[in-house]
Amino acid sequence: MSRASERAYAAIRAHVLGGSVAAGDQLTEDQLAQITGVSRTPVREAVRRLEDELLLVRSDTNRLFVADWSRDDIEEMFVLRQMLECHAAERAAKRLSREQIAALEALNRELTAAVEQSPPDVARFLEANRAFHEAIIDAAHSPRLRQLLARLVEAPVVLRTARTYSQDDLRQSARDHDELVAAFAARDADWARAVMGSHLRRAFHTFARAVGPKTEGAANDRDGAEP
Amino acid sequence: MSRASERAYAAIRAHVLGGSVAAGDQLTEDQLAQITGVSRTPVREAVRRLEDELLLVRSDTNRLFVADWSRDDIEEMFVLRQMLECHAAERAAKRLSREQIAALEALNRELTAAVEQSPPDVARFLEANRAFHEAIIDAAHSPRLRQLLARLVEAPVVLRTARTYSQDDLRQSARDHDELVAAFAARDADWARAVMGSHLRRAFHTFARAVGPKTEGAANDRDGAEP
DNA sequence: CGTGTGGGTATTGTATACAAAACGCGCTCG
DNA sequence: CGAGCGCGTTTTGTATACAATACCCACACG
Repeated sequence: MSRASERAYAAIRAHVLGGSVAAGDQLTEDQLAQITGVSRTPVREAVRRLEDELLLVRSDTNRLFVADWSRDDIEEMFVLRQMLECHAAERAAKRLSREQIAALEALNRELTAAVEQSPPDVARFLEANRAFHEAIIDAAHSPRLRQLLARLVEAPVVLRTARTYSQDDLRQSARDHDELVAAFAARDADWARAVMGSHLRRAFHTFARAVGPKTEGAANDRDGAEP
Repeated sequence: MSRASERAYAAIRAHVLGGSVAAGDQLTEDQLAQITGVSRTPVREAVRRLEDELLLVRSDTNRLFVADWSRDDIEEMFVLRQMLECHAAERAAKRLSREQIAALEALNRELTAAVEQSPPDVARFLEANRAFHEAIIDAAHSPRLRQLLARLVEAPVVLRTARTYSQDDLRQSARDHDELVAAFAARDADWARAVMGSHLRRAFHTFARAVGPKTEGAANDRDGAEP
């Protein structure tokens, strides 16, 4: 993507995730153009991407708002991600080359190093984790699958929870990745799928624990515009 | 979406699917602006959507081409659709109201009528079929799932194969839908999932039979730009 | 009171002009 | 002969002005 619209994308994303605006707030293209320092044209392009990723939503009359995710929304995203990424692991197990498996091992060594620092370097962990999962998705060799997952992977992770992981949580992640590599080395697609499944499902529960208990009723149905 | 960019979207889509251009051909924004009769701004918006749907692809230097799907690409889309739509059926089974189930029955009566005409009215069938599947996805009550499926559902169906269905194929579809409705009425999520799975997998084989035998090697890997 | 209607303001949508980047092609120089 | 360079042309990217639409508030009318 081109320079200005990429910059706008990153800036707006940071602005929204950084918490300078609250969920449900309205944003205007002019405002965002000022913040990002580019004109409305690339801003509109960036906004489209962020809508795709569901960080921003439009009202029925095309006004723009910061999305407001319920806990149920987030659980559903984890479920979908699990479904798709298990499939990716299965395909990857059949396709990874010896070199690619070695690369995964290296990534997980990096991840482990980040975890075993004291204190653990969460940013470094997250980057290694992202790279690890991305490598698997790449190896699945399915552009569609990659595209679908792109919308699901970053968003929940980034949702303020990053710093709530305990060192034990992080260590367990590293162990899961080790087992995943073992499954790949054995070319055992079923094993890979199962490990990926428990890995992601545990991630959901870690997340859920951090975010608080399940909401009573109030599963917000259709579009989530302002309050 | 707004008028001009919607018009552009429909026109470009028709232009590509109508076969006025070959897979792999380059398109330019100016060209498309002329064809659609709007300026490049809404054309660019429309093109983004079509890129998302993978009908168009960009080269590494942002030139625009008509996508060229291999048989393997299409099989993978069916697999993904099956995975997601089975999930939708499962969720729908738990959520459909009595009225919604009645609505599905009505849609399938319409579909059956289209099939039992002689000759069968394929366009009418496709429309009823689309509405039936959409109603299920709606009932699953997951905006993310809906969004992901939107990219997978229309595209392969539309790919010239529509007219290759035999009357038996169409009848079997209608029967599948009947069974799906029965599963919903029984609130049996496992049954619904299983029926949806076989329904879509059979659709793939019908498609595959029409399109010809499996290709030997040559699974096109990365982006599918021109020859 | 409540409802709806008007018009000024805010916001999004489209066209167009210009800037930046990529392509193609002929040329030079090893 | 072939690889690399320069430069005009094509194509995409960005800014900006203007058009269309939605919003908001005040006021009239039932």
